Amino acid sequence: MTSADLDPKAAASEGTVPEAPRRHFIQEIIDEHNRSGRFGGRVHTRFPPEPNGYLHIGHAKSICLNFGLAEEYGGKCNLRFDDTNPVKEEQEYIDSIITDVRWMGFQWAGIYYASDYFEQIYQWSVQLIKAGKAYVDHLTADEIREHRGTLTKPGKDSPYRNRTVEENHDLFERMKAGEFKEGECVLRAKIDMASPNINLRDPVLYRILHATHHRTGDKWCIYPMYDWAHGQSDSIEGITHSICTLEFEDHKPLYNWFIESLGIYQPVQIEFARLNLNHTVLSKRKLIRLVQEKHVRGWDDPRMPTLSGLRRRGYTAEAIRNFVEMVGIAKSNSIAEMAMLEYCVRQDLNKRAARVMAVVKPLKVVLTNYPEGQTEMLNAVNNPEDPAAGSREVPFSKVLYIEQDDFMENPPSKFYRLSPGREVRLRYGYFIKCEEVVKDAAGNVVELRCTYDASTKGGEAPDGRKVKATIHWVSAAQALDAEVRLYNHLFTKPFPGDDEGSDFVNDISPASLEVVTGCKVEPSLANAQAGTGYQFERLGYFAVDPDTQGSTLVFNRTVTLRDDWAKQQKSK
RNA sequence: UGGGGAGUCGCCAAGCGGCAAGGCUCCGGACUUUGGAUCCGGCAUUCGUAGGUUCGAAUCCUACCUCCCCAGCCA
Repeated sequence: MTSADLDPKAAASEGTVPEAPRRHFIQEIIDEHNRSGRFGGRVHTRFPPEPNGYLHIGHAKSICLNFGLAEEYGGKCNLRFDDTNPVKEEQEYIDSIITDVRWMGFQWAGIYYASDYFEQIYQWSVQLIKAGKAYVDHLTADEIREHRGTLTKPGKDSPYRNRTVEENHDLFERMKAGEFKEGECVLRAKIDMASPNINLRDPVLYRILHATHHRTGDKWCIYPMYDWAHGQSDSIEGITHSICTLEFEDHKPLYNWFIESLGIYQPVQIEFARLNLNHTVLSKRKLIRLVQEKHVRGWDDPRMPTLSGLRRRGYTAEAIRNFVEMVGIAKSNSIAEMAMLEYCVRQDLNKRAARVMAVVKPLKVVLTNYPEGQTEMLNAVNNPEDPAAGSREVPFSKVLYIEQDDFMENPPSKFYRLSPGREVRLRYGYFIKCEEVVKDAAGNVVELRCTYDASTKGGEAPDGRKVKATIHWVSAAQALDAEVRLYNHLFTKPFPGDDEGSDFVNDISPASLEVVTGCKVEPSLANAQAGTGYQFERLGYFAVDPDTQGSTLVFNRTVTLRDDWAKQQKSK
């Protein structure tokens, strides 16, 4: 027993007493509700995406928050599609969202659709009309805008604002029956055109859209606005904590007005700051442009910050969850650094990815003193971080490939890889020494002629001599060909489009994708399955792309390994 | 110049009147058959600014400054 066992303070200072996990403000609010019995101990959240695009890393924060809170408090979390705008929404998006939420590792209490509540919302509209709290307005969209006033000037009442209940009801029924064209009229709440909160200046409740809805078909030609559907959907589902982003903070008085006017169950709305990430874009409008204008291959292009893109690139759900945890939940607008996300994948993949040797840009090496035609199998560890991963055999022979970057004819002092006359270790193999450099007519190094030291098999020299570097390699005869896609930040600037008047697409990095063919990988990769992530020793983490067919292996670089040497070079 | 939010290290972020957590980045160093991993150490005498209250303030009060959101028949 040590003094730390006796003295709790000493123990704490040695880190032996784990600190309670930091709780964020939303957890504190829920704790308070549980103490006061506000919801009888219930915690029921929901993740409410609009199916008009693919989910991205920003959504992951909301997913982790909502589903995470439900798990933590033994509650429930619904997956609900806010599908109130048929012209922008599609089944493809619904499918992708379901796939992505599941991939993130969460289980919903149920899948719901705002469109399932259209009938109820319609009836509530009638209730509002009958209470004299809603009216049909025949002003045009432009006129409504003009009447709304400005941030500093109050709005003006619409001339249609004082229609009778009967007239409003009749008009609304005719809107529903399809007697009007799109834009001809709308249903508006009758609140206060002079409110300093613009959301309360008689917001539009229903608009006419002669569009086919992906779920309700042609049943409706009037569709509720988000504001008029969202809070009521939460109410219907018995949501306790309606968590949303900051911009909805001043919609809250409106939601409360609806709930109170209707006299229905009221959830509590809590706002938090959405996630922002540098060197990418996270707005749906911009992401959809990248796809439609073909700046990327699609929603799941590995350069995209979408969950499907990150997944294809080789990110794991756990890495993303850790990242979200690391970023935290707060109310101040912030922009996290991509470096933090990259740290999280490396941390996760370091534990789980099998190590393998692959040469992306091959340089031929001939071992002049190695027996012609001989092949031997060398034992290689699959994952030094995980003994259970075991080991494998890799073939070694007279002709090998090493990485072009691992050789320099005239190396600077800090370069300690291969160069003329210098000796390095081939990982799990032998020490080799560069004796001769072969060049083509243009002066490019095309081959190295080296000698190997048979006594150094496995990587240790019996005479105790050391080498400064260990490099990876692949035996030429058994090597598999591969295509490797190297990704870098999609945008050169940390804040794309930040320059005044500059379109963010102008900041797309020409180096965001480099496709390298003719790469050589070790034969153990022969049956690598799409989606599997590997560490290419000394290079980074790579995931097998679904484009892989037959014998053509295609890899996506998820992220490089941390590289002090590269960093040194860069800072020069 | 209305209303609603936010300002703590380069980036996130704790702190809730008792004397600035942690993580990422960065910089040193140890170790190393991945220049990986790991491990040590450094990195805010100061909390947007200025006053005030208090024995004591990032935390309370006052004023000011800066940033973000709102004028869709988008969500």
